Amino acid sequence: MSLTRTAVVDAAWALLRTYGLGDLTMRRLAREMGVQPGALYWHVTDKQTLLLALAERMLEPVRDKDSPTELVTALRLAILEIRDGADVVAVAHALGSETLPPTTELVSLLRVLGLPDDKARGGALTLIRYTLGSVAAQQTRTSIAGRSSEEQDAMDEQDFEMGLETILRGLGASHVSTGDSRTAARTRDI
Amino acid sequence: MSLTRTAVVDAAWALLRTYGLGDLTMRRLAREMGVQPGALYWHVTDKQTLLLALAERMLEPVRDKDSPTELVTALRLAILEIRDGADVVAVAHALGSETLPPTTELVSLLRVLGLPDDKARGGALTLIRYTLGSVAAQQTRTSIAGRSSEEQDAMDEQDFEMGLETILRGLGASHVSTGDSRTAARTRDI
DNA sequence: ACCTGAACACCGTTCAAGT
DNA sequence: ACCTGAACACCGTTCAAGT
Repeated sequence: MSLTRTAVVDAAWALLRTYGLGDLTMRRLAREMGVQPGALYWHVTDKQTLLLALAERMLEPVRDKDSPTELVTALRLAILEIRDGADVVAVAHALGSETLPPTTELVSLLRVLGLPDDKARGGALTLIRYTLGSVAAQQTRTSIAGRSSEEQDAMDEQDFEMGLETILRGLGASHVSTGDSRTAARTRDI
Repeated sequence: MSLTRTAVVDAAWALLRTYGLGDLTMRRLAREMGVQPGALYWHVTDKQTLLLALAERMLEPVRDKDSPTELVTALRLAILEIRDGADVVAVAHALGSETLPPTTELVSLLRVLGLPDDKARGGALTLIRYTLGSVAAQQTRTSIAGRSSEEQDAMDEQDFEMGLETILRGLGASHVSTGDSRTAARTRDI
């Protein structure tokens, strides 16, 4: 039976999950599929396109969220779950779509909460960039250490959530004219 | 005259500034210095160590700032000035020091402004990660387009500053119990 | 001490030629 | 249409041997 584009992407996906980006080479992938390296190029344009497909698969579950917090948290976990996930996203969207998939949805969610259009756009950018920066930091650190420790993961999560709350508070405070306590309560809802 | 470690780093620095990370290979570097590839390894442990040295050189001017805003802005510009600067920082601190050099100084600056220790630490992390995420996003985008447009650069800077203010506002509002106007004024000082 | 020569074990990509 | 064989132009790193 002949190769398929989906079969190639699937094998690449498996390779990425199991061994990480460093071992995801076209030659290795070909070997894994029992085929010559050149054969892959009949089904896939080049490596970067392949990585883009992997990034899309990675971010696919980040959808239909009800709040910015949920969306950003889901984004973080989706990338964090995959070895070198942040790198894949970086490389992929160096070639792919201007903005990351969940960006526009995040803008909508912020607008629903009452933010004016430009603030919502800026806020979404801030949140996405913060999230990517956080995941990148965490993954590069766990890649120097062999395996990630439970306590470090918990620490990272706590730091992330704290930063997330800070940003949401910053966004909320700019348009909701309330006292401190009310602002804090509202932030939790965001 | 014999090669020096500094000479190697200087040449690598020049190569990075001129052609970017993609053209900074050990072999290319050796060719540029009129020497065999193996010769480099007498003066430098490996490529990653070399990149670490470049990252340090890059971040060296980010020092002795008087406010978080100044420090973070300086950090952004220092990385942005160098082609693939964000990648270099990422690769470098994948091996190097746990936290980026200016992190501890940023913590101090936040403490001076009255933030308690843990909030200062968390705030510094948030700011650094946001900054790295922003620069990474901008640089990967300008690397797909051949050259960066003046207007996009201005746009990016504006977006960045807006996000920065959002984060600082979020940090400030958590400990200063004031009304909106006073908070906004204080934020500007941060 | 410092460097050359030469190798080892790889890369991504292309492309004539086969089926 | 789909794949092989084989090449092209590279990598980072090591290490005996030379000076």
